[in-house]
Amino acid sequence: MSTSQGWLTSDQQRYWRAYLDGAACLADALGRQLERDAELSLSEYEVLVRLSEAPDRTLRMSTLADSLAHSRSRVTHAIRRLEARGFVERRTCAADGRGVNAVMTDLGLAQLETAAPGHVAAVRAHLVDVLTDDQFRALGESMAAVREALRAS
Amino acid sequence: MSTSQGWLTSDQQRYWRAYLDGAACLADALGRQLERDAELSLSEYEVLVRLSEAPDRTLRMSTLADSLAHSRSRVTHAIRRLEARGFVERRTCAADGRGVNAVMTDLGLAQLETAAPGHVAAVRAHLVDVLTDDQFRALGESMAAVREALRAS
DNA sequence: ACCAGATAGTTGAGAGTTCTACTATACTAG
DNA sequence: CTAGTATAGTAGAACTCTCAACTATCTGGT
Repeated sequence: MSTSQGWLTSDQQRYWRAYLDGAACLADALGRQLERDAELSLSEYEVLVRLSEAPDRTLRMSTLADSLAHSRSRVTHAIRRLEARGFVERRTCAADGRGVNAVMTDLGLAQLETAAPGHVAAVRAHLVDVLTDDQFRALGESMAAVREALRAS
Repeated sequence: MSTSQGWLTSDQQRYWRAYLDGAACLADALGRQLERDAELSLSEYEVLVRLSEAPDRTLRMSTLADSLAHSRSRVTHAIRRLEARGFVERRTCAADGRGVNAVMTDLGLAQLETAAPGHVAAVRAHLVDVLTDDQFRALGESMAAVREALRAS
């Protein structure tokens, strides 16, 4: 668990910077690929993925926000842009007058299906295939632990 | 190395999403902490760190950009903002008339020294102490591999 | 010496994110 | 039933980053 206070050891510092740099470069590379090949940002892509997996391709704004760990405001703006491009529609929620459902259109699904193969290939090329299976599993498990710790706090 | 084309297995998908979520939450938590306690963004903090480690606390704009894996434009804007707050000065480079040196001021160093303990504590709390030493080392090594692969491409 | 191309950095417009304030609807206690 | 509070979502301003265009300087070949 390392000494639990004070500075970082020089190894820890190296690992931390490698993480920062690697994560930044990876997000950058994946974002550019998506933008270039499908005119979607990584976060728009994630929104479309969640909607595509939901029953009736429909999710409440707040569910979407929670599941992406994004602010409500961010989701409002993102959905507004996706709606302007015809990929999503908004419907007021029958059960709760305050609620709004985001519904993915056929056009949105088609866009996602266009984008997905290239994106998956990029995730493979830049991440999955760069690591051994064990390394990738460990990475996933570590980041899951980080996420859970942050959720709890 | 996993099957080298096609979709991701369901485990791989879980790991990939854990990575995306965890990385987003972590960046968010660290950014908020810095913003709240020292009125610095994570990327401003990184700029100040690099300058603090450089001889004469001085770096060429392009060196700074390369070492942070940021665009030149981004560094120009960031330095302009830091200069407005008195943390950095710009000096035209004697050896190369095109070049500009960014120099960290005493005020900038003081600001970094104010910010550092809280930031390091947050990195510990949210990342280092959440993982075992082995996990953290593996994370660093994996992300270093990702970075090298991206640098090469 | 000179011109072409490469390199360094800046600028401004556009896009995305955050923060705060705001509206509207739902729930709950009395 | 109604007042107070919590929840859902939106709107706009401020800020950061990207992208493309631009200026200025340097370098190498002739």
